[in-house]
Amino acid sequence: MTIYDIAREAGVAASTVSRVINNKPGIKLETRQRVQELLKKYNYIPDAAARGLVMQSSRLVGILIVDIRVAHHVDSAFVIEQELTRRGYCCIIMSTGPEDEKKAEYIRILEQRRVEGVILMGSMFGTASVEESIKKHLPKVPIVMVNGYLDLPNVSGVIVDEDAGVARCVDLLCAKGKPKIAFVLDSVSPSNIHKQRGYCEGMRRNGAGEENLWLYDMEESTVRGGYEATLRILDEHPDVQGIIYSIDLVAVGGVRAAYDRGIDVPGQLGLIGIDNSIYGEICMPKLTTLDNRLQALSESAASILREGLEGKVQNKKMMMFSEIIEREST
Amino acid sequence: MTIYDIAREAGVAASTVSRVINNKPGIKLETRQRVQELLKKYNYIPDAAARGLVMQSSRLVGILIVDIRVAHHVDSAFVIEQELTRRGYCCIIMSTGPEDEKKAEYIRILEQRRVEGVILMGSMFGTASVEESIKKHLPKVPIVMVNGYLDLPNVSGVIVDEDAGVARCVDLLCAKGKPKIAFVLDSVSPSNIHKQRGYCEGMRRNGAGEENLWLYDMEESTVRGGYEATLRILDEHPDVQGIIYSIDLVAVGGVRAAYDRGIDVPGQLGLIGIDNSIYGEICMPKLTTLDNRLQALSESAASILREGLEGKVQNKKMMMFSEIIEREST
DNA sequence: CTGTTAGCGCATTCAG
DNA sequence: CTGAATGCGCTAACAG
Repeated sequence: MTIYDIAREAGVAASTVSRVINNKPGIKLETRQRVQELLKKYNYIPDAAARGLVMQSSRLVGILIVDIRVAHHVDSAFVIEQELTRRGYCCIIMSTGPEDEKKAEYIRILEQRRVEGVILMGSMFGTASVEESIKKHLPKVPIVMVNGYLDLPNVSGVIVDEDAGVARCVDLLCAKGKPKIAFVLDSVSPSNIHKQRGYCEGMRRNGAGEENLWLYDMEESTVRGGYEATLRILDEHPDVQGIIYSIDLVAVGGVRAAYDRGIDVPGQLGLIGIDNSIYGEICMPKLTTLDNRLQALSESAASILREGLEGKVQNKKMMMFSEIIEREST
Repeated sequence: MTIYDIAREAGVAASTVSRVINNKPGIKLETRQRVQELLKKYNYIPDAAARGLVMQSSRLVGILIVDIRVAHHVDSAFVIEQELTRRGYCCIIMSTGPEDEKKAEYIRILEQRRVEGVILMGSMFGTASVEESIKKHLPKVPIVMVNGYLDLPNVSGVIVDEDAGVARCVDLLCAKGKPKIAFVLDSVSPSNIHKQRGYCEGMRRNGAGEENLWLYDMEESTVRGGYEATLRILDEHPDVQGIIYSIDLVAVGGVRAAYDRGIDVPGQLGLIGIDNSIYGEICMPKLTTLDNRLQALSESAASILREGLEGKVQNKKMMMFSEIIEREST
């Protein structure tokens, strides 16, 4: 069913049908109604691709996420998707995986679809190869990075002061008389590097030397990974008094490890996660966590992208401030 | 940059450029190379919409989810998205929300985009108004419902025997000498109705009368909701020996409630969730859960949709069998 | 081997 | 107020 089919049956020209569909003025009420009846009769819906071709606008936006299953990323995506759908855009949401070439390839796919805007979710997109791919494939469309930044004229970024936040977590533990603190990294990403830097900075300003910086990483970013990393810490540093984890999910494994070893949390050991995710509320004791404001971050991202779609200038940089949510594990 | 721009600079016709792009045979090696160089020079990528228009194929599929943030749904979406992206399709993933009219509207949006296939995630899409909207807007494209079914010629469904599974959960608790069992419903959906039916069936075959069927529901499908429902059960039936929850997330609230009341799990009270989700592994004690095979379900759905996209007959119905994962809470 | 022509479904001139 | 003609970017049938 095309406008020509409708036009023929209505005994008018296609352009008239088009005018009716788009509520353009200057149509006799009678013909307008006749056409509208036929549109309804055949459940006619215009083809977005054909319309996009002539209008030079796809009304498509891309949302790239390393892994859509990661709770805090999909939470952000939800906020943005809702906002954009409300404004008549369709969201192409894709899981790119961690490999750099893949991310670049997905940017190419988005160019092929002629998206009008892009969201890059998470700091993992802040790599040289992504930057290259953007310059090559999407040098003009507005792009907003959630918790990341690339210095390109069409790219904006909303970030959070995770480093300062983690440093304050160190302060918190020290204030509770627990200055022997380890830090667990679930994976290597720009955001996690910042967190680690914050840990080091916080430790130093609380009088720790290099030998007191206990850094741990892990094979896989899972509960089990956090469990095993925590056991390693307990083995190697039986006098540890606090552990900060780069994400809640992994911290939850730490809570379990402490329990299995018969260590009292928070009495003997203070535990802190990051993300303020549901996981922290589920585990027992409930997890103290650094809220990195992902909700607010995504709202800002959506709003910046909206402005970009409307043609406003881009290349904005916005910072939010993290906040410690103290619960039962400290 | 269009094929005409490339053609002009290469001194050939647009159709020649098109042939080169699509690796069609019958082009002199020399011209092919000359064109390819220009394509690379300008980072030319063909416009998917224009190509789709003439090929009569959008290579777009829609994935509708009530709420993309729900862990077990997004896990399924991930599996399907990966499979389809690998085959060159782009996935439009949308959160519809629970309202029926919204769901119908999103189906209309998918028609507008001329999607070639649709995934409907979760039993919540099994409503009359969705059926109506499919008949009206997408009567021809292959549609696969994950954990649901509609009797339409172009709709397939993969479902799981949740009722039988829940009945077996009742058996399990009874076998452990805990025949006084309550059932907690997190929300009203066809899938949850099945679960409840399974509970009733299981109770009856273990000798329970109508007065022994303790059914509870809740305001909101959250940890807190499960917490409060469980407290209500403990107040109204202090002799309760087991509780089955319609989803893990809510069961986790129950674990917490039992803990706060000083009730030993599983000693005094056996707790069972449904979904085999990450939540069950996080909480303490780890949750016994009914694995409703969502992973396998989504793989089947992806494979059925793939066949549909290749033009194979649809209207399949497939059933998977749930399985109890016994952990620490029973 | 390559160019010309037509048409996918639509919106937008410009005439009338 | 309406119709005919044109073009968006691309592929395909047909000629040469």
